[in-house]
Amino acid sequence: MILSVQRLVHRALADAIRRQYGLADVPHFSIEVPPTRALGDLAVPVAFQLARTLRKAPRAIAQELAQALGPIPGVTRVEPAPNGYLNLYLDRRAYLLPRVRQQVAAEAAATEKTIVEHTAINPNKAAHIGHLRNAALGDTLGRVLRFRGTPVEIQNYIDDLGVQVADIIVGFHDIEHRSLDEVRHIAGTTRFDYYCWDLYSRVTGWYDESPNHQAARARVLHELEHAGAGNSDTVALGNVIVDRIVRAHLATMARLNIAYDLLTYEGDIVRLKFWAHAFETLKAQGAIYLQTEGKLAGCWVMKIEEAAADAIGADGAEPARPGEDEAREKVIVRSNGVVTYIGKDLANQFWKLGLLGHDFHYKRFGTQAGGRALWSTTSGTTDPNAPAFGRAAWIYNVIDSRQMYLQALLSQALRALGHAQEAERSIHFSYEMVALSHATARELGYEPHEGPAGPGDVDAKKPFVEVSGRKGLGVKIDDLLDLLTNKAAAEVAKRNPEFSQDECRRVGSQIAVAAIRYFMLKYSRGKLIVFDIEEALSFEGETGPYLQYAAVRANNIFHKLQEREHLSEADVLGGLEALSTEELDDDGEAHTLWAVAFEASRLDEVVEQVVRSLEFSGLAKYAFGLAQLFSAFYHRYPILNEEQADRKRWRAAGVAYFRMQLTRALDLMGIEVPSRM
RNA sequence: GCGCCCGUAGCUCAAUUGGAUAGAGCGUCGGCCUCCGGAGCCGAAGGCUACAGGUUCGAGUCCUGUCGGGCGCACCA
Repeated sequence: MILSVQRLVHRALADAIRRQYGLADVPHFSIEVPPTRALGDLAVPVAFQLARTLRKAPRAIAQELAQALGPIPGVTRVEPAPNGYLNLYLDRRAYLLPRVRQQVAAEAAATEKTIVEHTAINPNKAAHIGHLRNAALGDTLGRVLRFRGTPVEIQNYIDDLGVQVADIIVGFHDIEHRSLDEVRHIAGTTRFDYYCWDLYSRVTGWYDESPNHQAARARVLHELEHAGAGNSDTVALGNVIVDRIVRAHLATMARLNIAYDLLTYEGDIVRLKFWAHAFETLKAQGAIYLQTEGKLAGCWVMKIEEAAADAIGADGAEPARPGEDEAREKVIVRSNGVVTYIGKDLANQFWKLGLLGHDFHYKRFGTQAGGRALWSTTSGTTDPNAPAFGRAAWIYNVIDSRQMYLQALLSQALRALGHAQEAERSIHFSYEMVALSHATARELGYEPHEGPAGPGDVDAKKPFVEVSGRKGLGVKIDDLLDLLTNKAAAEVAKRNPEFSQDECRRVGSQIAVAAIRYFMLKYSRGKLIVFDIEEALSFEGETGPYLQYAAVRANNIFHKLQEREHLSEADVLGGLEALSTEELDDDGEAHTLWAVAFEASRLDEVVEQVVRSLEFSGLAKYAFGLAQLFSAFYHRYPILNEEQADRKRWRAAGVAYFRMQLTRALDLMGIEVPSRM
């Protein structure tokens, strides 16, 4: 934990600048990490920034500042570099002692309540790798925010009234002609989410057979929306399907160490009249209006402002060109009275921000790993023991970039109602989609189509194949996890013959989760992932299992220390004061104990950076780099077999610290460290 | 047509709010287990950061334009 030291240095330096140059306003400057330890532990490029206003060479400024800077506790040396950097060297012993013992107080926490909504899979089929990226990003976002002290509420939106659910109902009802009881039976005796996966792709084909078939969807959709207190078969069927699929999704996510606080059902938004309230407000403010002519006659619509482009982040948008094009409008309520998804989501966002003036009813849905409670909205009676949900100061909606347009509309609506700050704090956590490599699509039985591609065909000319739930084209998360787990378990069995089959499977599944979650996090958000099975199945190089392996090795050192010398981690950490610190002096070499321990201490800084940029690849790369550093150290310097006792103890302490910090970093990514692997 | 994203080693990607010599993994080639676990370590080769201008002490990063690829712009979500 390096932030406290950075802050100290920043303050001391700002004071020095004020004193030395009589500047009232010290420009913003950052504290960086020099490229090598030989150049120091902290670096400040502030001399470059001052050069212009002071009309002096950066080098001269750095030298003056080094002189002007009084002693800083914990800093042994300040070195003005020839190029103008100011490099600082830490008192290594003083830095490490409290850190390896976790005695450094956490920085002041950010306490404003934050909601992270992620996963939100249509409850009509099995979850696939596209959903996986969403959940992996969302879950990590929640963990990272919590790490720095932010109160976080994780919500999973369940669109139980949407077109996709309607489609699967149509599948059971109009294609398979199933009764409610038959569907219940299927749900109880099959892998239901897989069953629906196949059925869903058949529905798409069925719609294409006859224009009349489309009418079935509209009928079901309307019935779901206006169910009220009535209990039509359609509604009952929908309830059964949604409930079973939601539970399947939760089970899949639980395998990945992903849990939630609240399931928000779209149905409850309708039944509790959330939409009606939002509708009144929107109407009253003129944000939406009834279109009376043109092809949208009879719909309640929202005007799409040119300024929506601003919401997306583009500046310099041209002013609206009068007369060039009719104003574009987004349908909020269809002409048949059914509210679109965006209308209901609007009400949901209002609620999340505490702007709606109404609350859901809640019921306990179940218990997740570690005893964490899962709650669900309901329109029935509410549980008085339910925690306070909603009313957040910040909202993150984890949704892929294809929905940017809709998210911009939500933001526009908030501003139209005078909630500019809420719009600002309602953040679309956007990321690119996951597609399939041609090789993987082929493995799934989809041949690329030469020449002009028809609907449902895989285009050979495109560099990737788009995942499509509609076509049933995609890799299911559970299949992928099974594949990875089997492979890992076999490897574990080979390396640990004394393990039981259960142990192999348990560790194998931990490794599988590491592989897949790391894979999803190592790319930056803006990068489209072309998913290739072969690549995802790798356990070598920059992969989750490599990171686990490094941590397991560190574990083993302490197992052996205990076994051979009856020395515990606490023993090692407890006796450090008395030791000589030769081991910590290394002239800035690359793979030493100091290099590893210092890097390990940077976790809090990395987390801050990650939260600022919402870029988790930074966390993944940091953890990987740390593991690499340790691996090199491990090969170079013996620990158990080191003869010089003081060096040995310090090395062991460094290993303990490394293990602790890497384990925390992995935890932020939802990855566990097995005791052996 | 308009908006957004992407273009960095053979391939897949990093590169801290603009900062020190553009770094990893995979692949290729060559080394390393009598010694804490080889899911590992060490080394080599591999780059006009798509292109052209501009801003800056400093540009892979910011601005303008061009080219290439992707995604959006539904009474789907």
